[in-house]
Amino acid sequence: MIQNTLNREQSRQLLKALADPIRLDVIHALAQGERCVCDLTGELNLSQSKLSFHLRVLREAGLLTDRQSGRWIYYRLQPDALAALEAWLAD
Amino acid sequence: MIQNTLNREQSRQLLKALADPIRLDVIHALAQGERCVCDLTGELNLSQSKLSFHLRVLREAGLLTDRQSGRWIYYRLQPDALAALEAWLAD
DNA sequence: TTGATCAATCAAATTATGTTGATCCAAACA
DNA sequence: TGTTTGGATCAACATAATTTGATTGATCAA
Repeated sequence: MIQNTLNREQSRQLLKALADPIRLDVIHALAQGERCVCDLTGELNLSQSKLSFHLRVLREAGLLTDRQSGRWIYYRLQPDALAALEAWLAD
Repeated sequence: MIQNTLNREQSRQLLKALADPIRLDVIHALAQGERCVCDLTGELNLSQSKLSFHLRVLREAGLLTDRQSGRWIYYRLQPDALAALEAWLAD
């Protein structure tokens, strides 16, 4: 989904997505492993729609993927994304 | 000036500073070496106050340093900053 | 079915960032 | 001196991002 070499716009999106404390909290929570939205609202103490907004930003930047199971939606990290950004920073 | 390990706020500032096309242009221009503000306005085709605004964001994030010589102010990259961010991304 | 739960989305309100043009200050030079 | 030049800063405006609360659609259980 994310190639190994990012273009300017992709890296800009990644940087912007990461430059937010709430979204960093989300990433840290997901570093432990997959979580459903309902668990994240509790863990991070965020309103449902606020969390949903930030999850979308992270997903659209390529940092997260999601899957549905029953009525829950589970989010997980897309580790390639961070690696690609590191590579991009190294120019 | 920038330690080797960034805290959350420092890395957030760096990410935000980098997440802007104009500021990336500035960084690219400075990758070639030190430049005074007057040269950068020309190279990047930016108004003086607009450039000054973005230079300040980059400087406050720790990505640039400046020095005065006569009536010119020269900006240059602070290469440690990018390296520190890479290290931080790698967690 | 009906009702409850999970999560996305929307519109409105708020807040944060960027842009513009004007003004100001310091350095240099006549 | 007075004038010009480089650049920061400020106030006003424009645009973009975030938050809030309400609504909606899907899934499941009774």
